[in-house]
Amino acid sequence: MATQSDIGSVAPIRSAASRECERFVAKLDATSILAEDEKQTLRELCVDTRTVQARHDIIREGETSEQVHIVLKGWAARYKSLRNGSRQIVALVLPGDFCDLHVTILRKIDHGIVALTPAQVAYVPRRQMEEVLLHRPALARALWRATLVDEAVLRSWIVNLGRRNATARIAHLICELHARLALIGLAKDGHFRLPLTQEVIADAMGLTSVHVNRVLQKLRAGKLIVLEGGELTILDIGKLRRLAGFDPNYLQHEHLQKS
Amino acid sequence: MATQSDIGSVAPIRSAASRECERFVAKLDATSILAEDEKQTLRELCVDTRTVQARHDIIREGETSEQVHIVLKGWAARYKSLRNGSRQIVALVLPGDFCDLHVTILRKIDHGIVALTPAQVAYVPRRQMEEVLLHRPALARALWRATLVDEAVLRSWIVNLGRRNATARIAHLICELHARLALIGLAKDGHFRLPLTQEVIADAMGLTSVHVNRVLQKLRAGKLIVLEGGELTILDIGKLRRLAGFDPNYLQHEHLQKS
DNA sequence: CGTTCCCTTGACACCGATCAACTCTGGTGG
DNA sequence: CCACCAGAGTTGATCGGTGTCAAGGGAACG
Repeated sequence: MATQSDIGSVAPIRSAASRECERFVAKLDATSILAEDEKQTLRELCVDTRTVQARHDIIREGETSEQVHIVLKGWAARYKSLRNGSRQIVALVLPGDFCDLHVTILRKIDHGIVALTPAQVAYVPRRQMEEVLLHRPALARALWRATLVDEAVLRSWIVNLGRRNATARIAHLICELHARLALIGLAKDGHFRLPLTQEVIADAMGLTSVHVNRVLQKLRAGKLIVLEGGELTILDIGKLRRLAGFDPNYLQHEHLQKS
Repeated sequence: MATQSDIGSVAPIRSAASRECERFVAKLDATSILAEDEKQTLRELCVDTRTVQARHDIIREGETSEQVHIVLKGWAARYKSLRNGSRQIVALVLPGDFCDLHVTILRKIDHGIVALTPAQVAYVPRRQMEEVLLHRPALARALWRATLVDEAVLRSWIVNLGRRNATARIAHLICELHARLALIGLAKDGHFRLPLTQEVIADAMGLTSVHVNRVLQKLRAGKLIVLEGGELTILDIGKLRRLAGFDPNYLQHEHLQKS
């Protein structure tokens, strides 16, 4: 019930796959400039696409895999589970993001990745990926770059968890998601779909769902956001960013820096 | 007063530099296997080495730089400052670690790096670095690998900050440092130099120095560690790891997994 | 011999966790 | 069609871990 229903998505799988693939291609093209044949190479990575149900793992912690995975549609989360049963989400994976480019080098993955909504995922043979990294230096560089931005996001989460209170923390998450979704055309005018339960937000922000609930109500009461039915609207992005201490530079969206 | 005094370090700079360089070479060689001429290429990166005083920045946030930096000796920290004057350390940089390989791709750095002790730092021209990455695929892969391990450390810090209380958090930090220092030969028998003030530990763990002080005393009282004069000894590593929920796999030290 | 940095300790306040109950919704099966 | 159920959101009461503020001590340094 979450990310379903593109109107009339009756097209055959292959064509649907390549359509979804465009978001992945467009995202890389937005941050690095790619030639047409490079884009074509990217499309050829998305031949084998599968649907993963919400709450199902795309990769389990400690697994080694012969594929690397790209989320073409839907949301996913990197997470680590603790012995006491709690879990910490360490990153949100949005459409167009790689899950695990690292396995081309590291083999074992140190965290699980779970689909938060029904997700369409490309399964790319490790070999094919390695070929691309080897023979397509421009693409290798673009992917390298995307990895470095992911790393900058990790650092910003550490700051968020270490030095901000619950309200600023959640405000910062909303600002980050807004910026990242805008880049791939999934947010416009401060409005976007937010398919996260309060428990997921809690596991990402190091809080409990009870407290996330209270904070969201405070943000609503303060006329900073509207959130209902899984749709979020930012009412005052200036105020929200100030509250969050949000500085978009780390995302390296040159064109968006100002907005 | 921190990392000084190799007995009689009166050797000329060049020779000292290449001696220090060995730690950097050895670290990469420990995780990836390198040929002799590749090691030589690494040594050639360390021609221009400089000393940075404790508390001085190696790189400032937002800076672009024509060099990349390698810490050959001493400790440093990546950090981000917040508007309210507080700071969050997002990673500890140990001897042999790159500071900012990313600037070869991203140009602007999203965080500062400060020397925590007097540090010896190699300044490598960006051009030279790019040459190596381009023409030395084995080295590129080794460095890629090191970057991915750094990324795994970032994730483990997020878990630490999000889901562990102060005691487990600091215990985890100690376990991490022990493992990383052991890899480069700077820890043996659970004993190593820890040139961090309680305030630095606080800024890394999202706590206040007052509380760090109390936690350290608890760890001492529990016979888990001895810490005095900047020297730390782990008395019961099994208990400490259990307390911390420490699982060394994420560091990808294959040989150390068991110990 | 004062200054500075770091560590230490105590009293108190507050943010967010915990526990528990209740609502609302949509889905499922009888 | 209705009864039931599971998942998500909401609310209140209470507890505890950390922050804050303040003061003092010791060691290194100029």
